[in-house]
Amino acid sequence: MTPIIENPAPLQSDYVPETFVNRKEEEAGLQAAFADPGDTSLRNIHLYGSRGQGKTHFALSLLEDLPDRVNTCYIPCNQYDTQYKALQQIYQSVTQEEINNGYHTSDLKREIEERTGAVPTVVVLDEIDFALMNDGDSLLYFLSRIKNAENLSIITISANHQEPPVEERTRSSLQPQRISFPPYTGENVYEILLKRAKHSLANQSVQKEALTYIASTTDNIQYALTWLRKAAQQTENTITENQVKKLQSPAYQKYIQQLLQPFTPHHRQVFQSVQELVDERDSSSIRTGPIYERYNQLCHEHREEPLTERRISDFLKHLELLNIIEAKYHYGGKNGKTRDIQINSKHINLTPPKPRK
DNA sequence: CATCCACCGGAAATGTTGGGAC
DNA sequence: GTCCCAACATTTCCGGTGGATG
Repeated sequence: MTPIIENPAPLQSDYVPETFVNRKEEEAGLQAAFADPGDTSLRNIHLYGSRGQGKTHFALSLLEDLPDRVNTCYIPCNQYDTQYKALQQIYQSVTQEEINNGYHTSDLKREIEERTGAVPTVVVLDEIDFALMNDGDSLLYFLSRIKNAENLSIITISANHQEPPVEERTRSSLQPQRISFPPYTGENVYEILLKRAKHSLANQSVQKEALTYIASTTDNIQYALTWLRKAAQQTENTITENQVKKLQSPAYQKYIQQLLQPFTPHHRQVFQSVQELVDERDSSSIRTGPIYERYNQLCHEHREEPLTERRISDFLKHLELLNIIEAKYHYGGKNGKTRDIQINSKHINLTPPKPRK
C-alpha cells in the first residue's frame, strides 16, 4: 500500500456506498415495488443497464435494507449458470443447509416451494443471460409459477437485454417491472470518483484533472475505479493527469482480468487470442476460424489440451455477454456462416477529454 | 440459377461425479 | 460395496444459412 491510500475499501469495486449518485428515480421505482415488503405481494423486477452503472450494488443494498424476516439470496449467474446450480444456491439459502450434487432437480424444487411458502424470499439473479444461455428459461419459469408466488420476488439483472428474453408463458407469469439504468454522465462519474477518493485517499493527493480525464473517458464505474486504484497504488504523492493517461490501457486490461476471473483459463486464452489478432492485423474485425487457430497455438505453447471449436464458440458468446467483445453474426454470405468479432472499444474513448470549467 | 463459403448452433453421445437404496 | 439415476462439461455429429460468384 502506498502512502496516499488511507483506506483501501472505498476504491474496491465490491464496496457498496451508502448513497448513490444520480439514481433517485431508480431508487423510487424500486421502493415502490417493495412498498410493502413481505406482506401481501412481492413484485418481480428486471434491472437493465450497461456495465458499471450500479445495477448490482443497487440490488445488494436493497437486500440489505429488507427486514430480517425476509429471506434473501444473491446469485451471480455467470458462476451459477445452470438451472441446477442456481436451485442449489436457493435451496441453501432457504434451508440454511449445505448441499452437494446428486439430488434430483425435482427434490430441490419441492423443498424450495415449501419453504418459500412460509418465508418471504427475494432472489436476485445477476447476469441472468448466462443462465438463459444454458438452460433457457426453465428456472425462471419454475420460480415465476411457484406456489405462493406472492411470497417470492425475483430480481433479474442484465447488461444485454431490456426485457428478460424468455418464452411467452414465462413472461406472462413473471411480469417483471422494468427499471433501466441510464449511463452515468461525465459529471456523475467525476462525482462518484471524487467521493470515493475522499473516503480513501490522503488529502490533496489527486489532481482534479486526473479524475476529469477518467470521467470523460468512461461511464463504467468498475473500470473507472480499477483505473483510479491502479494509479493510487503507484503514487507516492499526487495522482496527476499524465500518470492517469499512461495507465489507461493497463487499467483496462486489469478490468478485463477481473471480469474474467470467475471463468476458466480457456476463456482468458480465447480473449487473449482475439486481442493478439486485432493488434497484429489492425483490421478491426476477425472471424471465428483464425481465433480458434490462435487459441489452439496458445494451448500448445502451454502444453495444454485445447477444447473443441464447438465449445470455444460458446466461450466467445460468454465474452460477448461480458461486453468485452462485439460480434456481428452472418448467417450466410460470401464468407459463409460466421461471426465478425471486434474488441469492444465502448469503454475506451480515445478522443481527448474536454476541459472542465 | 446452382453452387459454395465456413462456421452456427441444436441434439445426442461420452465420461465423470455424487446422490439414495439395498 | 453395488446398482441405478441425475446433472455436468465437453465432444461428436451434422443440417442449415443466404449473399457472392460464375
